[in-house]
Amino acid sequence: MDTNFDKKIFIENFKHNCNRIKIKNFVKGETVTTYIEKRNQICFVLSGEVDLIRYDFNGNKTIIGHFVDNDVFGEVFYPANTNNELFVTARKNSEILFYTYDSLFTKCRRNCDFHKELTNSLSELFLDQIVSLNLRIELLTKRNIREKLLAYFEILTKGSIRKTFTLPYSYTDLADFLSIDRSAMMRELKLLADEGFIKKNGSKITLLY
Amino acid sequence: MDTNFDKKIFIENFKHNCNRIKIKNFVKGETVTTYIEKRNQICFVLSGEVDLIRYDFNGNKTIIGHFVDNDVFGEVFYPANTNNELFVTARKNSEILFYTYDSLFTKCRRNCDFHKELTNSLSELFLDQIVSLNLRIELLTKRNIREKLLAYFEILTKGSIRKTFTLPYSYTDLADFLSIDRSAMMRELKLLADEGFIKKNGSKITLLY
DNA sequence: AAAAAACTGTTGCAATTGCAACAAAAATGA
DNA sequence: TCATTTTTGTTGCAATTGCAACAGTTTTTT
Repeated sequence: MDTNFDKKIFIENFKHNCNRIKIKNFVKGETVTTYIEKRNQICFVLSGEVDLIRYDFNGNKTIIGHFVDNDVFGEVFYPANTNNELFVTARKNSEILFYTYDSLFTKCRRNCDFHKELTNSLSELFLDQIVSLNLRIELLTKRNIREKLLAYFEILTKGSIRKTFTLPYSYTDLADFLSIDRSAMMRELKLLADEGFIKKNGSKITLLY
Repeated sequence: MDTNFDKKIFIENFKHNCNRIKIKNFVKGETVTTYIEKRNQICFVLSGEVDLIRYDFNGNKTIIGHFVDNDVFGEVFYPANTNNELFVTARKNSEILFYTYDSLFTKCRRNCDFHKELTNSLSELFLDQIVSLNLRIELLTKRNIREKLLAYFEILTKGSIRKTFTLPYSYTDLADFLSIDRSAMMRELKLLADEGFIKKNGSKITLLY
């Protein structure tokens, strides 16, 4: 995230008591919110990590989204028609800011500083969100497991010279994130290792190409 | 798209000659822009339809995105690291507004009306874009061809009582959009018809459930 | 109006992926 | 610390998907 968005301003303004804002802490595993009913709130990750989860009728779990520092989420970003039950759970202990709105783009009557700052920041936050959603689509449109894995590794090593990294997910979760079967993914990882493309040691992976 | 964004204001302001804006017309099949180099521009669809296309090294074409009235696109929305050549082509004759920026979130020195309007509208445009990207992710995370098709049909019939619709894509393009093999998709459509879930007549489909 | 190009519908076969199951290892928590 | 739960690594088998190919249809271009 390379926005200029300053979370200190949020918290500062919270102390000034804009009544539309609430900050809550969640422990790992706790449900942060659901997308089942309209809540008219935007959620910001102040710290920690949360996942947007979907279970389908076969019991398949999919990690639809994964949100970290300064990411925004909430039912307002989600198309209304999907008849899935989506919910957000904390992957780590997390601090979440909830901003409740009547109409997102009208100014609050108090014209509080927070709200001004929010309006200015929204575009930037949204833009960042678009970029990361596009990155996700880039992954999901890959045609097979191998390409999904390699594209994901590409992201993890992006910008760094080192070709070794530790996966931020468990393998179970990684499969759910890439929307593929775990055992098929493990098999493909083994193939990638056997064919000399990667070296794999637990959750530490080195790219050899 | 249910924004309050008013494209007339854009065009009006164009006449007032903000030098950051250009409007161009493209005929079907023409390349609108590429995401290969940094162009510092946001593109708006004023009319028509354009596709964001990726070809992978196997020659597979994927329709990464599809943009219609009031949608925004451009390389600024795309993660920098993907080493694919992405380009946008006109699916229909289209009218595209290009907005060139130095820094997206600083005001242009002239402080022209267009720019004010833009700043105010950006959040809304971006929010809409997020929603449609999430819808796309919803599709792409479905675990098999059948579920992708049914989820896509769901979108097409959303809001309407009628369960009959004409596909807005050719079958070839639909497969590229869902990131699946065309012949496998045709086979699945046939199965869906044989099993009585849909009725299919050319590009006209009726849901029977 | 004829020729060329693109799209549809279909199939056999091969490759990939998903499913189920289980033992071993690691992480969690009581 | 010990018991329980979760994750990892693996495999055989079945189901799904992709690939290649081709004939017929429709659309586009000349």
